[in-house]
Amino acid sequence: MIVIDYQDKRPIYEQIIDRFQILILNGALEPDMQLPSVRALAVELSINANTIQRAYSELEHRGLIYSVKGRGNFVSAQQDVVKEQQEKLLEELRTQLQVCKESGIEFIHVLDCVREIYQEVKV
Amino acid sequence: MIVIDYQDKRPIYEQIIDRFQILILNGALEPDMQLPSVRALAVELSINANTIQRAYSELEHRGLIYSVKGRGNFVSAQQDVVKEQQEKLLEELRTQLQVCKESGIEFIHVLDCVREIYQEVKV
DNA sequence: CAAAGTGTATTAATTGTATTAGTACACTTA
DNA sequence: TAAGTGTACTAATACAATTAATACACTTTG
Repeated sequence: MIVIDYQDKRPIYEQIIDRFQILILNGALEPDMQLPSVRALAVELSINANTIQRAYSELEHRGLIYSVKGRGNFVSAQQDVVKEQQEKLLEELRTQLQVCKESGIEFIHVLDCVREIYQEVKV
Repeated sequence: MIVIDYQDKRPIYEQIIDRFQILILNGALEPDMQLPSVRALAVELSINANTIQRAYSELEHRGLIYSVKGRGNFVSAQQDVVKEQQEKLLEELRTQLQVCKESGIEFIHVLDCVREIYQEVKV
């Protein structure tokens, strides 16, 4: 379910956050579904439990999961929270698009990228 | 010409790299134009000269500038180098687009972002 | 030639973050 | 009661970013 890429320069906890966020936003993890326990996932990924804890704390802070002492962590995913996080992703996309524009990349080339990613059929 | 954002979590040298790269890619800095000296820019930005040196080294490694001992740093900007860096930016854009897609963001919303950034006229 | 300005290299010290390790406590479930 | 859960805390380690202080080689200018 979760894979750590040690080539990736980003911190481990950030990778975990991003993976779970994607799974929650696209509905792969449904509301009230239980997440792996902090300790279990730590063992599975061969990393320290504190690192998992840090990731879960941030996910809770974003409203994507909720935690119950003694029971575990569960998917929250109220629709407005999903929308909010998707809007944040679009804001990051705008920033990247702005850089592309300022770097002299033409509209058509950006458009080709969007089609390339979003189209199922070959170009 | 260059501004440091201390709110930005990215390292200073990276911000400097990105700013100069944009100025070179879009042609604001023309080939063989001289860049501020390592020491002068350090004073202007109130940071250490080593940080500037690090940024210039990376820009040279990308082929965007060339340095001459005793004289200074100058814009290289061969057209193929420009194309190469633009392609790197598009690759980053693809990654971000993939995240958007996997996060359940619809094609139309992404398209709106692209139009919003690239259109001069109001939507 | 001498001075000033340039890039470059090196070492040391400081700071902040990521990660691991170990422990402890409160809670829930079987 | 025992096992499993979240949570909090401290300590130690490792690494990256940044600053600081030199030093050296080179070029330009007076």
